[in-house]
This record gives sequence, structure tokens and C-alpha cells, in this order.
Amino acid sequence: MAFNRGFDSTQTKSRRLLIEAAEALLEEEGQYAISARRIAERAGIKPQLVHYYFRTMDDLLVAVFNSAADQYLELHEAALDSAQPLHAIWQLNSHMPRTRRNMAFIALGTQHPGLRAEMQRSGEMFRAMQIEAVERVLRERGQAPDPILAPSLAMLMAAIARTTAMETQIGITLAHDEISRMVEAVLDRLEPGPAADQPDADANPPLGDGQHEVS
Amino acid sequence: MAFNRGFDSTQTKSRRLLIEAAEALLEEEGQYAISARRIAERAGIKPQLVHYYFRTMDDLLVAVFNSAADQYLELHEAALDSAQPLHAIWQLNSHMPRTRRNMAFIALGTQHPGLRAEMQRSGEMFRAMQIEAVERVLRERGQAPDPILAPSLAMLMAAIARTTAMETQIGITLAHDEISRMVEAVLDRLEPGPAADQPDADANPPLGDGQHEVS
DNA sequence: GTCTATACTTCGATAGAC
DNA sequence: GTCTATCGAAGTATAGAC
Repeated sequence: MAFNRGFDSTQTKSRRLLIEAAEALLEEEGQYAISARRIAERAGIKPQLVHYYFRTMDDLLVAVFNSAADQYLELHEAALDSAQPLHAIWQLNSHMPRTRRNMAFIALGTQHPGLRAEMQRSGEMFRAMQIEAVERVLRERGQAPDPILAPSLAMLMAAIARTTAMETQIGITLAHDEISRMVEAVLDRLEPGPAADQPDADANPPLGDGQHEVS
Repeated sequence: MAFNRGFDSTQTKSRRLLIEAAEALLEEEGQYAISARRIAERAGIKPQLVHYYFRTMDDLLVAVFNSAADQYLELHEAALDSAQPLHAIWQLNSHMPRTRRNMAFIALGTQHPGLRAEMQRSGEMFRAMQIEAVERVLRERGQAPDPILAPSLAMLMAAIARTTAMETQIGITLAHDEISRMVEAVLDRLEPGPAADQPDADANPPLGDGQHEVS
């Protein structure tokens, strides 16, 4: 818990209100909506109080990020516990408002070292969890162990979901449908659903030959 | 040519200096270094003159973006004309300073509608060119036509290069080596170099079966 | 311990001098 | 046509009143 001025940070209502206001602004308007004055206005609190509850904007942003990361962790764990964890993670990371918020965090990270450090820690944790999830699925599928494949698939899902969201924000949509269908075809093959009949004769073909060719 | 106040925009030295200063600041310090005052300081020009040569910051950013896009277009065309165009595009898009600058443009685009419009236009053009390049390579390889594969590969290369650069900036490196080796293995298979001996007996195997499984 | 008044900086933009 | 003086709004942060 980065900054704590002597009060119980989790129980101060105004502090909580400020974090929620910042989260909402980030999702709705992006990083440029983040300022002490605007957050306070949204929370119905005097702007100077932002610096009472959080010494600096960096401290505030770290608190906002950790709050968002906690929420995401819960969703992430539910996804990993589902019947098709890779499908669930893909769905989770294709959620545009959250991705938009993450992009805003990344932009703010260029200005706020404390925030950047938290993002690194958190980002590597989620990446590691997703690599493990892919490894588990590959193992259950009887796939031969491959030190490249699991990290690559985890990175790939993250990169595609994030880039799709980012480009959509700018108005670029070219190739989005195709890549989405491609990813879903891969996931369906890795994680065939119980009800999803594969018309294929060999329902569980080996995935690749260790040379990592695509298609 | 968005904004033109009656002078020949390409021949005004101060205007050119301002654009170059903004480009340098974007690459070195990111979007938060962009302000009329800082750009002017870097260019050795009085800050008020920014608003003489460019009516608004939006106009300035559009000019900076178009200048950067022109430079990139030249590199891009050279890449497409090379012996291994896909390898060349991958190399080009893995260039970190340029990716850093592009990320900064995207962040600024959330605030500047004019810039966003230019980025959309330009982004879709480059995406289309890269899809065509992939289609050409697949065709020359004797691959059966596939409406999904070429756009997916183009999108994939862009997404991975961009995400790798973005995460590196935050300090995240997990799975970067693996995905990079994966992409290069795919490219080597799609575009075997003249000197690159494939130890494989079948040097030119069909790429996939139309079901788009990865590895 | 909680909040107010206020300092200080930087921002984009423009009116009008030359 | 070119540049200067200056405005008003918004930014973060703090000293000190209650």
C-alpha cells in the first residue's frame, strides 16, 4: 500500500470516492481527463482534498491502478477456473472499456514512475499466470512440451486483443474480423467445448510439429 | 495539407524547424513533452510563433504526423521491394523509437480529432499494403488462396511488434524472446532466404490446412 | 486529523504592434 | 506578412486555519 497518511486508507469514504471517480474518468475519457480538479469535481469533493488523501498524483494513480488490478484479478481467476480458460481469457481481454483504461494507464505511466513500476509488477504476474494456463491446456491435450509455444500463445492473445482495441479507438478496423476468427479457430481447436462437435474425423490432432509454423 | 496560412508551408524554415523539434521531442520524451512552449524552445523559436505557423496544436500535430508518415512510407516501400518483404516489414516495425513515437501519437489522438482522422487514414493504408504483400508471398509460395490468412498474418506482425515495444517501455519482457523466435520461424518458413539452408527435406511444405491452427 | 485559501507553474490562444 | 505582449484557464502542490 504505497501511500498512507495515518488513516485507514480502505475505510476513508472520500478516498474511495476519489479512486472511483478517477476510474470512471479513465474509462470514459482517457488519460487527459485525469487531473486533481476533474477527479475531485466528479467525486463531489473539493479539489485540494485530492492532495490530502493522496500526496501526489502519482500516489493517486498507483492507488487507482491497484484498485483496477484487484478487480481484474478476480475476473481473471474466475476465467482460469472456467471450463475453457483460454476462451475465457480471450473474452476477458477483448473487453474494450477495460482495454481502453489500460491504454490510458500505459500513457500515464510515461509520466509517473511509481505507476509504471506497479504496472510492470502486475503485468508480469498476469502474463505468467496466462502462460501457465496455456501450458496446462497443452499438457491436457497431450501436446509435447515446448518452451516456445505456451509463452507465444499467451503473448499473442494479449497482443491481438490489445491492438484490436487500440486500433478500434482510432477507427481502424481492417483485418480485425479475420484475426478474431483466426484466434477463435485456434482456441476452438485447443479447447474444444463439450457441446461443440468437431466435424473433423480426428478430433484431437497434434498441434504443430515443433517448428512453429502458423496456419 | 491541413492548415496553410497563405505562405508556402513547405518552404518556411521556421515551420520546418518546429515540425522537426516536435518529432524529436515525441521520440525522446513521449506525448507529455508536446506543448507549444517546449516545441518552440527546442526549435529556438519564440513560443507564440507556434500559433502563427500552426493555428492550433491539432494542426501542428497533423503536420508532424504527416511528416512522420511520409518518412515511414519511404522505408516501407523499400521494405516491400526487398528480397524478403515480410522479414523487412517485421524488422521495420520492430524498431523501438518509431514505435514509441507511434504510441505517443495514439495517445495524443485521444485529444485531437484531426490527428486521429489522419492516423486512421494512414493506418488503414499501411495495413492494406501489408496484407497485399502477405498475399503476394503466399501466392508465390503456391499456397491456396485464403481470405483469412493474409489479413491475419499482417495484423499479427503489427500487433506483436507494437505490443512488444509497448511492454518493453513499461519494463515487461516476459515471453518477448519466445514470441520473437516464433514470428521469425514463421517468416523463415514463408520466405526462405536464398542462403538460408533449410535442413528440412521438404523445403516448401504447404502452410496449414485452411483451419488456421497455430503452431 | 480535516479542510481552506492560495501560491506558483504551464497551458493554448489572440489582439494588435510593427 | 511577421512577430510581441499578454490573457484566462487549468495544472500540481502546500502552508496553515480550524
